[in-house]
Amino acid sequence: MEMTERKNKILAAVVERYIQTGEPVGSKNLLDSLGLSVSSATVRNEMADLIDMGYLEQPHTSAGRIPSTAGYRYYVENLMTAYDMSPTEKKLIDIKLHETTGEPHAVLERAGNIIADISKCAAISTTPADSEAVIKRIELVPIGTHTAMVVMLTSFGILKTRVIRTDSEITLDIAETFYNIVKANFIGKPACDITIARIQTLALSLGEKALAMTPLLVVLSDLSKMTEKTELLLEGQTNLLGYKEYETNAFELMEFLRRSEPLNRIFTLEKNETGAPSVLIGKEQLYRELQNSTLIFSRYSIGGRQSGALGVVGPTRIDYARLIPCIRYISDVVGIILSDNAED
Amino acid sequence: MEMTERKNKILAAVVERYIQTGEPVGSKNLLDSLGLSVSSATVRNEMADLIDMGYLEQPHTSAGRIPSTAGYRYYVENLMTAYDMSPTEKKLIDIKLHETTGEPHAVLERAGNIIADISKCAAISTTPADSEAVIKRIELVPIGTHTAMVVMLTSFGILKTRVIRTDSEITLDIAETFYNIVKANFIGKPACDITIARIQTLALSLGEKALAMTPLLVVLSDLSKMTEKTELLLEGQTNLLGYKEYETNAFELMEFLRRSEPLNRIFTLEKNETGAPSVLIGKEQLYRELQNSTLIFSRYSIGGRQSGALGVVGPTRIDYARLIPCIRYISDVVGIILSDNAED
DNA sequence: TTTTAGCACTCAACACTATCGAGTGCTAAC
DNA sequence: GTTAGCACTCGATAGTGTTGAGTGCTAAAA
Repeated sequence: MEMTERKNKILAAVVERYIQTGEPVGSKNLLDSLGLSVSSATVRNEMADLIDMGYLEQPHTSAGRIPSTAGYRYYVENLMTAYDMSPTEKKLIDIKLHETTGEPHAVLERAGNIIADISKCAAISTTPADSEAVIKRIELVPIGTHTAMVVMLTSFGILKTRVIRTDSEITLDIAETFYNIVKANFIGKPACDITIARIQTLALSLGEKALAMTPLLVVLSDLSKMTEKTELLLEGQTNLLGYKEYETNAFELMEFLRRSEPLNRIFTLEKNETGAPSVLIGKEQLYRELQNSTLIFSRYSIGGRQSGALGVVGPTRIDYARLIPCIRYISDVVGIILSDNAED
Repeated sequence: MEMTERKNKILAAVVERYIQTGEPVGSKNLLDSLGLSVSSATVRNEMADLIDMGYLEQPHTSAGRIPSTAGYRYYVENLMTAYDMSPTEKKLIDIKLHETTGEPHAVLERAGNIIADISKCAAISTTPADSEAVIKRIELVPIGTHTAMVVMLTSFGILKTRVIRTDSEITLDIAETFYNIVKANFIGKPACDITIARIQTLALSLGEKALAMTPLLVVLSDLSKMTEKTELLLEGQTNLLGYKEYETNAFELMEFLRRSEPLNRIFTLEKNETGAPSVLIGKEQLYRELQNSTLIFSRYSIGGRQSGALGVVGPTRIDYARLIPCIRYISDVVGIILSDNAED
């Protein structure tokens, strides 16, 4: 069976109506919002066809129709007219994002707040990570006689710091040795090169200074490990409690969202060259816990390179037309801010 | 009416039973867990007295009893035998807390995880803040030609950093001027002295260097403001979804917990010299949103001085005997770790 | 005076039934 | 191909009866 213009109209109307109300949509009910001068019986016939085609579902015989996963998919790809964000709206988002310090964590947290606010759903994001990061700079900032802060900057503009207390005093001599080692061994090299094994080898060649230096070098290995690891941020989880689709199983979804591995997996698995957000709808998804939800996300780019991701999770009847452009825009702005921040 | 030994026993049994099951406790039901050889009728008579005295409540005529706020209060203060944490248990907590970097945020996050895990409720904590903090040290770490990190350390061992990008290059000369200004004006002074007004005055005296210096000084004012502001950490919120007392209004409570002002207000208002955790039960509380919950918290001390707080929020039938000692212990350990961290 | 057995009473929870109404599929006429 | 009409379906809602855990009260026993 082929999709006709009328079927398109009806499917779009059902999807939009259902997104609004969350109630199964009946034929009569639909007539109002439909610009067609046909009877409800005709609409019913068409809807029956749409069920055959797999785009609609019926919770039970005497109820209206709701869109199936395939129905949403068809809607998103063929029927939806993306909401056009007004300049004022964009400006507001710009301002809110620029209010932050520009550090990835802060920017993404703010982005999450904005997304949660607009979508009334949960926002997710991951901080940028780069397994191929190159170390640009390492600093040792003395804070006390036995305390110092180690700062590591990588090619991605990711800045990690760690305060360390040592048993032996941090003298000028120690600091100098530290800088020498760092310059000779780490600057300009991949962060993943700083392994414990490497440090042990280095320590051997340090003689009596090994005792004082090792803790400092171990911190470097920790920091480099941190640049490879992303952090998962969640905002507006509680918004989900308002939807009746999550009445019984909000807990399950929320627990799932807290686990970073599966989400990271989803983000990295999804190949998407277009720059448009990825949309994963209901049953399309790999993880059972997400199969009655939709995930809209976009990987943002720092310096032209995809790094972290940000997006929104909600019921399958999420407002696609509104949120897809919105996630795209926020992802772009976040990318710009973080790229700026990464530049020297 | 006076409390007799038997009334005490019965009240304690009702409270403990209700904490376990969440179901109203009936007279017959109670006989098992009660070490008394009396009939259910006697127990009923006693329970009727306890209702008159305000310690028990009845959801409806033909149901069992549940403790009232006053009942819990009496239980906590007179009847409860605090759970004695085993050395192994303590050790485990020690280890988990020491695994962190020792920075307040990290330690408290971990503490929150532990509390959420033990209590199956939500953990709350606030990072240390000190309105009377004195500036101990300020550093300017060059990162690029136009980028630098400003580091501020205050008397509380609170370390705040901020990366800044400037229009004018950060030369050695600029850095030197910065250190001179800082040394002359800020080191050893209260953090709250660094106001925008003060900076404007300073800028006037800097002549042509004002343009380059002002942004750096403004960052200092931001950082000093940050040392005064605490941050609220929440862990294990989703645990609350498992309790039927929050079936309908989990959203309201969770939204309330996200707002830091009221919680900070509660923490600072509560005077408690004993060192034991504060326990705020149900209707005793100021905020309507907490009136069917209990809050157990303790202010931890850094360097002998009360700063932030940490604790747990759950239904009024929270496990007092277990959690009060637990919060106390964790608060002590957190205090020790953060004091260590604050020391130079 | 305190305790207890006994009994009538209460009320949430549950199962069952009837009714309502939004929505359906089908058919025959347009 | 469209539509009016009609019988049908089934969730939701309300009403009814039953059950059972639990109560308060009373009068007798301790």
